[in-house]
Amino acid sequence: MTSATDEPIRVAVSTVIFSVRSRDDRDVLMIPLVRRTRDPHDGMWALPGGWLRSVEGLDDAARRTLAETTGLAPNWLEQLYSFGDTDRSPTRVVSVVYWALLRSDLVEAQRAGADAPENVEWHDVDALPPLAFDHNRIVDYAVWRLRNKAGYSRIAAALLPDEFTLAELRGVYETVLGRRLDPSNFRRLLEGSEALVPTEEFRSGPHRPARIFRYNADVDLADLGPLARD
Amino acid sequence: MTSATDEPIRVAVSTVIFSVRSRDDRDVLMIPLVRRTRDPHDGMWALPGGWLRSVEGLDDAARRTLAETTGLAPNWLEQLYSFGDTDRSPTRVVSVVYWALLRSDLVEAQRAGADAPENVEWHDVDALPPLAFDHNRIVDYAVWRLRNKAGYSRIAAALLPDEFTLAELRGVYETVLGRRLDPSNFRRLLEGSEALVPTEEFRSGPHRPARIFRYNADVDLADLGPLARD
DNA sequence: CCAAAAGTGTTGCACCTACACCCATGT
DNA sequence: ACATGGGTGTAGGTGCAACACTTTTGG
Repeated sequence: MTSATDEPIRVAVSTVIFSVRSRDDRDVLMIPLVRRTRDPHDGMWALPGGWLRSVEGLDDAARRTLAETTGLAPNWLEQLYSFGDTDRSPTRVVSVVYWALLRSDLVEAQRAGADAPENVEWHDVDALPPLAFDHNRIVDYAVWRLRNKAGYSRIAAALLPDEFTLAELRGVYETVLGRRLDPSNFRRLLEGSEALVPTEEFRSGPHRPARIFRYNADVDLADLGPLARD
Repeated sequence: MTSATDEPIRVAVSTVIFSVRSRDDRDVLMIPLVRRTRDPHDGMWALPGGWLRSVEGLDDAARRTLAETTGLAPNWLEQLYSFGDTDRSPTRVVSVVYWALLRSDLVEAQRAGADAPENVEWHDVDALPPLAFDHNRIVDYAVWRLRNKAGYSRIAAALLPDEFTLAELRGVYETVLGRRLDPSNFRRLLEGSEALVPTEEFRSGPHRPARIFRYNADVDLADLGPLARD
């Protein structure tokens, strides 16, 4: 209960924001990184983030710093963990880290518009460069959480546009989880799940047209039944 | 990336530490609370905690402040969440909150020894008074996490002494989860789980003696199969 | 007609639940 | 002997995985 008045402790907020993007003819899970323009770690890639202001809450700070550094607004945002080892930065910084999801159709739009600076670049989470501070470790943990949570919830929904086919949704799950899913079992699982609403529209291609679905806005994507075990 | 220099932001660390204790002839889940001796909320009960020092990590701070305020050393400690709403305290405080488990046989020992102050009192988590700050909300969340995690891991282990019978372990789970478990199914589940090692000792009573088990120190209590669904 | 993806049906396994039943001890 | 909890056996249900099969389009 005694106040320590030695070196000041600063609070930063960073965000690992995922999206699924096409890369070399296949979909991969990617995150935007910001190239640092000052020490420490000048020139290295780092997570988007910034200092917490005294007038804003943690969630607000995550959204603000994400917008300021990358021009992006997440479709899903959740606190991940707080990192506070004394040696993670030359000065004492506690980072409250968030993880987020961005609909794939909004990546380009948001990137094109606004004041998205040139020192932002999307990176494949499975092929990251060495990052500033302990950000590699942070990303690893965020990926683990995303994969984990994808298994027992429907958050992957937040990675797709409003309308989508079951194959598209399955593709997202396959990209996130990193393995193939059985189309018929996937269908049954999600059709009985209340989270999806079938429309009367169909998407054409060189094959039988696929029914288009929407999300059921009344259902919380966070906690639904399991999708597939392991 | 701009440093905000308005009101200073302070970082506190608090811990919700659970133990199972006998109360009115039955076991209940309890946590120690500390009576505040200064404003804000002078006289109200609050979670044990204190200010983060610039020379210590978050985990260390949780252990230190827990020891300083209650004299307790947890058998399990895990970060819960960081709370940082602007209105949760008259001054701006970000609280990194931990949740912890304490073996039931160490509660009295630790309470008796050391310098455990008189303004610490154990409270039934299902009958808490109004707490200082947003601590009621924090405890609710910690209880939810504990119950949740107890369902798919073996952390309840950390609430018992080294040696115990299956009935005692089942009792802990029943207290934590708040419902009865089938003795035979519970036995099968845990006997096949690698986490328990049978000894050749038995505990007597007015019935058939029960075999005493130990934990398998090689197994991480955090991630094991499900115990019982919902 | 063929390829390709949409969509349906069925079977088997793994696991969990419920409950019947036997075992070993103290009183 | 008997009450009490320790411990075993077993049948039923649920849910998912695997995979065979039918349907509907474009070329």
